Amino acid sequence: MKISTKGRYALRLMLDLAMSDSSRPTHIKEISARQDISVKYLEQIIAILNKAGFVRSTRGPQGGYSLRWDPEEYTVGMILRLTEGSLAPVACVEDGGICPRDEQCVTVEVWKRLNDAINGVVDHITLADLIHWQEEKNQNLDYII
Amino acid sequence: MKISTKGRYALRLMLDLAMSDSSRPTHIKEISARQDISVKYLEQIIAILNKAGFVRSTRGPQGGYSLRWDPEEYTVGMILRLTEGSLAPVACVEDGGICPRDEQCVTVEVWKRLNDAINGVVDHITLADLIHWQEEKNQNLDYII
DNA sequence: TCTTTTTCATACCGATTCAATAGGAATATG
DNA sequence: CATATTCCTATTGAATCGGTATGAAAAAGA
Repeated sequence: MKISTKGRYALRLMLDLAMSDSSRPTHIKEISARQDISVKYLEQIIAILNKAGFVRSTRGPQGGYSLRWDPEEYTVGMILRLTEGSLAPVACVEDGGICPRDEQCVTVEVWKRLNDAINGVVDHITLADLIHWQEEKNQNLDYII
Repeated sequence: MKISTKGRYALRLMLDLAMSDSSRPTHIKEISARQDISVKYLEQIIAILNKAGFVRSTRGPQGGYSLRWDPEEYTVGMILRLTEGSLAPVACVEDGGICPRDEQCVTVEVWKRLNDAINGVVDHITLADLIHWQEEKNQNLDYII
């Protein structure tokens, strides 16, 4: 019942992009340094985001990646589902999931509620929210220091 | 981000026990037949529940298992956490979990909310609720047939 | 045109977890 | 003593996790 590194790193990666200077593409090396994740692993993860059209890529020197849309258009759910696959806690409450025990089984009600609770969280937080939280956190840090 | 068979089977197992004739111990074979889970796998799962004192066991012929407490005293969370381990979506929001990036990291807020949402569901459903739902479902089935 | 910097694609790998199965020991009943 | 049950531990095949490694392709600049 864990979110894997792929999903977690993808979220940090997208937030990093969202908070980067949007006037030029950000290259993987920078993100790798800031987020302390290997370049090679980041490449794999961003490839998924790129194929899905979540980011725009530019090759060659001065190349890199940038967000395709505004931060408020990305929900955490979109990013996690893309990289993690379904977030449903069991297969039988997935879209198109079928269970042979459906008629008798009542534990499925638990899974449905769990699924709704999970979706309720991830589908209502956007990258814009994360940016906002990050800015608040940075301010507090400045204040302390 | 899935609940494994261990947790799912444990829940069905406990519900099965809760709905069984409590005047005598229920043996694994019966549960295996009703739930369509192998005897050997069930043995392993119930061993966990037994060690934790969730069920009482009696050996020998006419032996078997029975619930130790009333159904309303078992939450789904207790059963799942025992068999699955922590339900926290990432290690850093677990009890005693520490993260070196805590100061800077803002995605942790996502995980906290997710964690709260998950706990909010599983800690507020008891075996008694499941029994109730099952009885309702059975009634509806009878009605249709 | 050559070098450099970047993305892009794919293969590989060790460790761990999952989902069981298997074999047999211990214990109680009758 | 035979039988029915729980109890204990080992094994296994497959999948997943969390990356590394290698190198091709493309673009920019000298």
